[in-house]
Amino acid sequence: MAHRPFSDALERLRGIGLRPTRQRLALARLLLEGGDRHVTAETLHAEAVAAGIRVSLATVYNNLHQFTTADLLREVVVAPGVTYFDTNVTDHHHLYYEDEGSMVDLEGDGVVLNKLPPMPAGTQVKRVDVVIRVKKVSK
Amino acid sequence: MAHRPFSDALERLRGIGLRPTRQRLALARLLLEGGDRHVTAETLHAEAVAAGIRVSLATVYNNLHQFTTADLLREVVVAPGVTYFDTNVTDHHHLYYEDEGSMVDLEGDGVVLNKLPPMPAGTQVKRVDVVIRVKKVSK
DNA sequence: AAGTTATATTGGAATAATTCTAAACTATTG
DNA sequence: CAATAGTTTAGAATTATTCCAATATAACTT
Repeated sequence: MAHRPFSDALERLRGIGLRPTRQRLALARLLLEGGDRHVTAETLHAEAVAAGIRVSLATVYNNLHQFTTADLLREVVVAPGVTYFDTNVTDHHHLYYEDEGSMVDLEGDGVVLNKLPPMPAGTQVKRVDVVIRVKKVSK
Repeated sequence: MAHRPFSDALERLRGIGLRPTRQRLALARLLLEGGDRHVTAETLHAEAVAAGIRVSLATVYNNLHQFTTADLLREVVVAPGVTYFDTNVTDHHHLYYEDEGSMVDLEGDGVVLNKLPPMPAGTQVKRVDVVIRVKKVSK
């Protein structure tokens, strides 16, 4: 059977206990349909507005955070004042072009962290973020 | 011969072509003397003021950035609105306690990145940042 | 289906971190 | 010591984000 994106988003919202309101559902669809993406609150808001969805920026922030908490998104802070939300929540890392502010995913198996020091007692690892900062050079 | 911290800071500023003004030299001494530290613009400013150094927050920002450019410091962005400047510029990574906002250095040899994917042509790696996000758990 | 309740959305104000600006100041050079 | 180039400053401006209290809406109960 073909993919039913509308139902998918709806069911995923239900699954995480968030009411599928008009705005939230629309945002979820923008984020979850289509491939892996990196959005900021501003870009997602602009995109929603452009698509005719009436939603406030505050709501976009609210939902991005709720989605992140529910592991539908992953938050990546790359620079002061630059926070991306990544729709790819598999294990992976990032290539960040500082000059342009753009980001590219690096699959987890392309970067291997093969050794971690013992963590202090009572310390639990939540996540390991690897950001490879690169610049374009005139070769 | 013993360590002469005053001259050290002064010479390092000269070495990187920055005038050793009263404020800059005082900030450099706060940062370079004493061991490895993680400061924010606010904490360094507060510390300077507490030490009787009359300096504005704007100057602290200016100098932190200049020192970073000159590789006297390393900038680490760990959360939206949370940027640390690390006086340890050797190769190393970070353990970040999100709950408390505190950070601990992990020496480079405790974390091994043993594989990096080929970079796109014309792409030069500037730095690889590894932040291990942890939380305290009631064991 | 109407009423109730908990959850969401909203615009706008508020906050926080950082940068900018243009004037005043100071270290260095000649 | 004068000229100049770099530095500092207060305060305004900017940017990203959060907060707020009022309104709206989805879900639940009957």
